[in-house]
Amino acid sequence: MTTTKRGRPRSFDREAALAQATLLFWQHGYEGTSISDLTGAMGISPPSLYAAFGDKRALFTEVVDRYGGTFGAFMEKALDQESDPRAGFARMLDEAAVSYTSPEHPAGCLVISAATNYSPQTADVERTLRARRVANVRSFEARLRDAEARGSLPEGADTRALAVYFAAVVQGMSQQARDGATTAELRRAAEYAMAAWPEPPARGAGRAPA
Amino acid sequence: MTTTKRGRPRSFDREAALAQATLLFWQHGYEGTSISDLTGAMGISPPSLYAAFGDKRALFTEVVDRYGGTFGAFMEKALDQESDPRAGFARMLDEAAVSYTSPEHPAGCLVISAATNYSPQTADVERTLRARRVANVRSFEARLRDAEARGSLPEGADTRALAVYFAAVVQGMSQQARDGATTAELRRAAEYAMAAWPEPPARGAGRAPA
DNA sequence: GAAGTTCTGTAGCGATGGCTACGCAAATAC
DNA sequence: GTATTTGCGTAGCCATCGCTACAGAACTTC
Repeated sequence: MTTTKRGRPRSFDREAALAQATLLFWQHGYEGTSISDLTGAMGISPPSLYAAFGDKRALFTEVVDRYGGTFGAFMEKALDQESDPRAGFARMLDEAAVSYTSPEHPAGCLVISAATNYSPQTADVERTLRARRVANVRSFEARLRDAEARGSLPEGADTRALAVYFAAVVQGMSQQARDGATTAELRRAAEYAMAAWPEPPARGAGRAPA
Repeated sequence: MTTTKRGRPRSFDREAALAQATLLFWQHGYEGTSISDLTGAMGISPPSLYAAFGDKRALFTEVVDRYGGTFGAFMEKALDQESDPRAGFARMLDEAAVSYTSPEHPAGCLVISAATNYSPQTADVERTLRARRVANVRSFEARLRDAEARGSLPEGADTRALAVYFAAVVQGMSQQARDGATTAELRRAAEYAMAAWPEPPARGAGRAPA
């Protein structure tokens, strides 16, 4: 029952249409992409879109899922494949720099930029994306705790603040604040961020000040 | 000719109405805020809004300008008032952490979050905000160059990459990519970001690796 | 008072949003 | 072939969008 189905067969490539929809949502965001835009780019008519994907919301969900398995997969891969956590985070950031500026697709991260504008009636869209970002921060935190347990991080390191920090490097302090990070978390993250300041070699080793 | 004008006087407080509009745009973004939302919150009818502010676009411009002079003023102030550049950046980040999470207004930065979703017909809105962010990065860079000249930064420091880095901490690497940062800039910024990783004290001084 | 000017509220304009009814086209089942 | 199933295209529904015409209300000027 894989290939033989009754009725008129679909006349367009569902995967290709999904790829087109991904590019549009990535570029213009959820609200900025209309059904008319989508049907135009996918080369199909509205009824075909609704028959194949449900509604705009379901199509967007499918796009985000697909994105997580393709363009967005480098993060988890980098963190998983490097044995040293520091190398994992370094690779993740470096690959983000490359991916976010690739000319082959819209700039930045779809999850971050596709729904920072949300009207009251699309608040659930925003909730879905926010949940993903929050889960990502938790994932960072768990890995940092694991690094701490393995001695890659000094004991007593504020892994929560470090997790928020790395998320902030990727998503920005502003985005973090909108997603519910507390003042204290952000302030500690900012403190860590200051460690990147290159101390004049004369003064000595570079540790973050209290 | 300050107080005495002919005709029926305005029956609402223009400043208070502007403050309400600021909160709405801050919370929901440009597209996510409708004229109906605005008139409801401002307590006026559409014709009054248009008579007092022009159109939605002009109202938003006025809101952003007002924001820059009030909520957004802490950045320049922190950088200006601290004599040591490092202290200036540290204070700016710390105050951003506080401001972005203040319960007295929407979270995050209005300039960053109010128009990441932009439809083709509102591309000029996005251009305006992007110009402000790009100018901000340039301001960071100039201050870093100044710091370098005064010996607060080691000579040969990549001030451009550092400027992008600080902007990235505030706005996120994703946002930077969407605003036109190059792959190389983002990769170098990510390298600097790694300096925040706390080295185990046993191993020695913490410098970012090449 | 009358005239002139400016703001206010109702009511609605044209355009576009997401979405779908309906009839036809293209396949399988018998 | 006929019947059944499913996708396609036109054409349009209803809601909301930004915005405004119009008439009356509230002021200053004379």
